[in-house]
Amino acid sequence: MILPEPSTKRTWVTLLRTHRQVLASVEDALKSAGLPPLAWYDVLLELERSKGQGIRPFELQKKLLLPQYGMSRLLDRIEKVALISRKPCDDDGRGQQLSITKRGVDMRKNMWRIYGPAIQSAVGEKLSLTEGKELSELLEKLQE
Amino acid sequence: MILPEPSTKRTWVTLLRTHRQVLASVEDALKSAGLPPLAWYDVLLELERSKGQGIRPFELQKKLLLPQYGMSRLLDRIEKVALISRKPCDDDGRGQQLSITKRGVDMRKNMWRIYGPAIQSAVGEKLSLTEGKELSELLEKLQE
DNA sequence: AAAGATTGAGTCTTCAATCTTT
DNA sequence: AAAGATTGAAGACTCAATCTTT
Repeated sequence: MILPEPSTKRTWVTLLRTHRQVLASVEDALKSAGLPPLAWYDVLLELERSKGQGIRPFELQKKLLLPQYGMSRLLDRIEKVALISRKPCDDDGRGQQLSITKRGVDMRKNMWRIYGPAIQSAVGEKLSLTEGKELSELLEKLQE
Repeated sequence: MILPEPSTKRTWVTLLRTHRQVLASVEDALKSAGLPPLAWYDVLLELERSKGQGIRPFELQKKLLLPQYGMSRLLDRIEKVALISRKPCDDDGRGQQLSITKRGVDMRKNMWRIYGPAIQSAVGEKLSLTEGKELSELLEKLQE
């Protein structure tokens, strides 16, 4: 049985705690402003980026690392308030083409007004990125 | 409005993705082995560490960054299968003293047999911690 | 009133099964 | 059969209100 070294354990524990704390502060900021949760932002942003092409649910799943049923229900909620729309796919009868509505674009912008500064205060202000390696670079190693 | 710099955004996005991916692989390992989720491990470990003293729910909440009601319901589930026990507090009628049972100790050990190697393969093997700064050190800055 | 803890109701997530199209 | 997507039922989380003790 291969156990983790102390430094690995420390990294893991800190990853969990940091994520929990930072995410909570960002989600709180959105909630306090009466805005939807972060997951909605991710969806809206991806749809905005793929404007024209018409992205499909299974592509979003892969990008956002969500299970199929999770994406299905997330889209349900976002569609219900008319921030996105679902149309049947032309070339594939199983699928849908997702698109963002005008209201969706506005919502994403409104969210960013809160979201952006929240990231800045929870992450940006805490880091002196110039000295030495970048944190994001190190974190990316965990994705390989 | 103070927006985040590109490097801050990259760090944030990578923190989210890395956490999601690594946590999923560890939780999957536990589930595949028919073991309880990670949150249970944290509770069992803290109770084991505080053995003798008798820790209280509100202390656990602070350590594990959970809301009060979240802790209450988590303890309900763990108690239901007799891995911990709750007794009324001697000196404070509002509170409880938590303790881990023999079964709880066994369970924590069993979980570690899966959990430990899972951390090692998801984190330990991906990092070359010797070169330059440690990742956990950088992540800790986000908690200040 | 504040601190510690719980709870009903509503929302979200998860599991497993399902359905349709490829 | 595999891929894309959905759904009922069960479990977990959240909000707000509650209860007891300090």
